[in-house]
Amino acid sequence: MPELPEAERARALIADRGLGRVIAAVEDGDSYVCRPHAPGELAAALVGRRLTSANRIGKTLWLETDRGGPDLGLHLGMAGRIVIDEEPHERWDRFALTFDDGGRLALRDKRRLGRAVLEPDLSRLGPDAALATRAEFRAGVGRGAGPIKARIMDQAVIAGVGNLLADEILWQARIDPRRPANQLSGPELDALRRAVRAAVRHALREGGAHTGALNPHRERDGHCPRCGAPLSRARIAGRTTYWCPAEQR
DNA sequence: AGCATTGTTTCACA
DNA sequence: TTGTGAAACAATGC
Repeated sequence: MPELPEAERARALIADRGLGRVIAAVEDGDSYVCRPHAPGELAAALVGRRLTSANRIGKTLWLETDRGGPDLGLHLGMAGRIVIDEEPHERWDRFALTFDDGGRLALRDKRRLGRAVLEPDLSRLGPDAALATRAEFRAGVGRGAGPIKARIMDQAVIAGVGNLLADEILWQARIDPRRPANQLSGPELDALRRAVRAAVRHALREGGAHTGALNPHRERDGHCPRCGAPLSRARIAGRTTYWCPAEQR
């Protein structure tokens, strides 16, 4: 599930129900999810601290702590979500903070590809996909000979677009996902930027990256919900990609 | 049984 | 050197 909209939802949840609470204990025993930290390292750094802010760029979250404490970086990976004050889940809670009021914030993640780290490295993230300026977007997205889909999914170029959102955006903008990025015109890049913002807004409102108009048709033998043409399917940028060969040029 | 999967990182290669 | 694509990572669902 997690792309930018899900991450923003998690951030808002933490901002609403996590801030101001004091960490009494930390479940950091999953050394894969907490890598490169050893078990106990996050606990030692965080116990006694109060959560003071919840922030996000793209799909990466980080929480600030009081009195000069470290930032706690969280990433939802392929299947993670944040739950607060819910019954603990034995298998799928890969990391958790217990608060001194008895409550609990957990990273619940079936696939175990989520992350919890101290002082996350944000230096390799581009601007948030929904906030990139027109100049940033043109300069970053319009560069390189690789397919445009790979470009908008590159978190160092713009942060937050994953596979489902990328297909939706390109379909809305009527651009062929295989087009070399540096072959798109300025107006096309501007249209793509508008499609990114619209798709993010829509997904935020509707509850996730899977709520786009194209999504229900992203399957073998799917058809374009606009024109009815059979959708094409191929592996682009390492991910399964669906597009309308009649409309996307 | 085998394959696919909404994410990221690393590595081989051009 | 820079960029690109494939594979690895873990675990689950079809």
